[in-house]
Amino acid sequence: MAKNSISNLPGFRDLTPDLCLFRNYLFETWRRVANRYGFVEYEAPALEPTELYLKKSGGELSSQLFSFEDQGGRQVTLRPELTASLARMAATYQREYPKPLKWFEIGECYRYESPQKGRLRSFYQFNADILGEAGTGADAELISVAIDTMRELGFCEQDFVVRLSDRNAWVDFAEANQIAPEQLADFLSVVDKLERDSAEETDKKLVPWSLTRTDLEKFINDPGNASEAYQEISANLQARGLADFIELDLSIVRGLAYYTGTVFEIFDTKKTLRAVAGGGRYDTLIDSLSDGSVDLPATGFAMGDVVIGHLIEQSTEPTLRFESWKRENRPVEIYVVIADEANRPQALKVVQDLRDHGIRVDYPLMPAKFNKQFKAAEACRARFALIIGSEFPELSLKILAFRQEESYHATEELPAQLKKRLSEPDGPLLA
RNA sequence: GCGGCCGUAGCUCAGUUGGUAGAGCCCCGGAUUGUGAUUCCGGUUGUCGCGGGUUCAAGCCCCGUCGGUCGCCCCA
Repeated sequence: MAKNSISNLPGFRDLTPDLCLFRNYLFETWRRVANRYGFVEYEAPALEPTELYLKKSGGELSSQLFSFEDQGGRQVTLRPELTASLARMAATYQREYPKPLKWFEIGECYRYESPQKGRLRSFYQFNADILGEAGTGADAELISVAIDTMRELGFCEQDFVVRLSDRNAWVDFAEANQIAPEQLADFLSVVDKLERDSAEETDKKLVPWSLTRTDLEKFINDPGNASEAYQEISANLQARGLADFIELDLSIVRGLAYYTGTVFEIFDTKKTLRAVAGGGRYDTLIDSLSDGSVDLPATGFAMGDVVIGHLIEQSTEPTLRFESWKRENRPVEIYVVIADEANRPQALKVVQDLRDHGIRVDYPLMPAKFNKQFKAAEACRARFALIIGSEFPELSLKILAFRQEESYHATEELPAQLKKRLSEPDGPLLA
């Protein structure tokens, strides 16, 4: 704001402690769900050779890369996504691991785009992929991870929907309508924009193939056009009790070229935001990025932190979940109040003992007035205040939320006693 | 790359027909030398985004520019 101060770059966020806490909550949830499904975490470099991203994607995307030349004259790029690096790593190291690989990564990505709601220039992505399994069991497993991630965050059937589709259905459609294979990408981009374009616009684009919007809509609205893969995935999710979360939607084809079969996107039911997550099968990407040396079928999905952040913010249950997580992970469990400065050495010893036992403890670094110390305890959202004063070794533990005090003694047992106390509820529930 | 809206204190904003700046919150201190949610008192903070123009006089009017935001394009 001030003229001479340097501010953050557009689309880059300063994560103050509050925001960082939310990020950590997301990361922890993503990681927990992935681990629950037997996925292992890996990490690729954030900076990659530029050609990794130019090899497979079109010219349009290269203008949205954060690219530069390093001091050694190499053309390098900050990763705009995680999949290309995964494919590179998989091609390099896959022989060391039994198949299928179930790998996930959480990393920051960078795209030079104009920032707007739900889209920034730097953001975090949760990416889960299954490599080396071509069957629909892998796709179903992956979609299940996506659904459970949403459930774990506090969302239910009423809140979101997985719109599931299969590009192969459109391959069949193209064949039946004499669309040449080399025109498929162009045709799919018309399908992709169906929802956003006007009827006239779509009809105009379809003229080369002698089709109309109505033809496409008819195809999309006929459940009979669902592919065999869709049926299998649907049955798989049905068996898990998760079928209610998915919905056949052939209008979903996803933007880019590398998808080869099943594709899906997660939306909030009211569709107030852009897609929360998306993914699909990309059976030829690794082969193509490794110049044919490694051929691994693959399926994966990604969820960014920005859109899901908005969705959590505007949803009741997910917000409550986050609040409850914050209570369980409060930064300070016990604030030590030094009532009498003469006892500061004893207090420091208690503080250290508690910390040695893994209890999160804070205390006034310098002499401070008594009520000031309680305000500090309140400010750091401590659960208990341990008062150390002239009656030492007698101590008083104040349960801050209930304004009640309990008596303790500074013995070797104290840390264990307080640890136990921390595992118990604050106090008696009022009838 | 294109368009709508907005730029005044760290944050949210007010500022009359033009007369050289205000509130609330936050932060710090005190009332309160052994008890934190309320209350009261005091304190810090601005080239009014930047540049030019009109005027005796511009936060206010005009032009330009930069930044933010929302949308279009795009969305790995």
